[in-house]
Amino acid sequence: MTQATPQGRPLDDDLTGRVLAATRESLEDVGFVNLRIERVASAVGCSKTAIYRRWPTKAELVASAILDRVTLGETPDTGDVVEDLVEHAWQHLTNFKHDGEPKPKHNRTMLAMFDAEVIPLIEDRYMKKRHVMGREILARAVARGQLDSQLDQDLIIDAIAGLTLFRLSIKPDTKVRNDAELKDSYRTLVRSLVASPG
Amino acid sequence: MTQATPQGRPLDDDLTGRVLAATRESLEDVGFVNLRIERVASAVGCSKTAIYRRWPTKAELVASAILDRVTLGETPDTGDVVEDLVEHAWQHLTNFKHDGEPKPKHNRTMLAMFDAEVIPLIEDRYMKKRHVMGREILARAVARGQLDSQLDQDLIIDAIAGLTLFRLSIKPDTKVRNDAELKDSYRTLVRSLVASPG
DNA sequence: ACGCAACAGAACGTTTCGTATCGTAAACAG
DNA sequence: CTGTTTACGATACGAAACGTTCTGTTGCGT
Repeated sequence: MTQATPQGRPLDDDLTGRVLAATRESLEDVGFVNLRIERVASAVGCSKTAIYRRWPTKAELVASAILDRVTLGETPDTGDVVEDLVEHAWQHLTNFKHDGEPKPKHNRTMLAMFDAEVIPLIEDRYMKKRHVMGREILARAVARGQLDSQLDQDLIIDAIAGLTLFRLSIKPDTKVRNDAELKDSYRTLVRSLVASPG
Repeated sequence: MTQATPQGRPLDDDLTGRVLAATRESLEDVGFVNLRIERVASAVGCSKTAIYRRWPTKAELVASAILDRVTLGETPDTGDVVEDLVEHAWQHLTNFKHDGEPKPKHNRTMLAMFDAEVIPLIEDRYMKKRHVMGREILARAVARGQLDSQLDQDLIIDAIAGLTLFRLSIKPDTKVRNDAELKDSYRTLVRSLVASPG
């Protein structure tokens, strides 16, 4: 199988990046339902055609915009299962946390993930991979004799992911915390989850 | 302030209920974005006007449809904080769990909650009240000397809610469990969360 | 130089939201 | 019983937005 040589004028990668950035910005402002392709186009200064040439639907555009900003990184491996899981959670949080001001009540970027047509696009390229990373962390901990092998590993991973999800999307009044406090709360949760019962 | 006496022909409560039911059904089938008011109307056999007379927007209709099926019930009070919280979580789960077949991969009814215009409507009438119920359970446990008063109560409540949220909305491959197994997984989580550290 | 595809711009068909208008039906007050 | 008020069905309508199509132009690779 030879690599098909692309013919004609290639896509402008710079334009692609600007469209993705503008999409993220619109997303944070107005959410998925109210995001307007035409508005993104005019914000970038390109035509609507240029966008539809790259992504067939709004859902695909938005999924790409989200995934473009997200980084999976390396699976944490500090030798301490608690710190590994805290770092794991932190990576997830940083991928979605809004760092501008004013801080919106709800994280619309994360909310957009929940559109029925967007979820499947994010799932394979992000959520499943993150789950595998979590399992790696726990498997190593078991191998080190640091973690009871009888614990429900999916429960541990899902509870951590669930907390982030809940805080960023639904929770209306999450107290404003600095990073250290926030990280501490994850540490508390993780410590509970990995403690051997009895 | 006297109660304004309604004049003229009253709204047909039976019709209202049928519209809400049809909305829930459409929601489970196609999700919020693809739900069509006109389709709900024709499913019920009423006019679009009858719907817009009751709810000003699609978001309001959907929020009402969700809340209509949801029950807050009494705050569990068994004397055991673990069982109270498990029951608390179970009530939440049953409010959203799809009980028909085939089971959809994602719970579209719950996904609809995440629309930026729907969330605020659900928040006041459901999420906040549930949070208060959680705090009641924990406060009673502290009063009984059953729970370390130093624990982060919001963290406990949010972690439980987050797990349900995550499982129902995003998690693609939650193993099919029967009710007993599912309840056990909550019991495991809750026990971890309320255990005193050290 | 030539071919191919991206580019901007603009028009277009379609769908759907939400509103408005009409005539009829039903509850209630006097 | 009569009049008032509001729900009801039916239908038409305007506005908005998705996604497509077309035209003419620009730029990359062979």
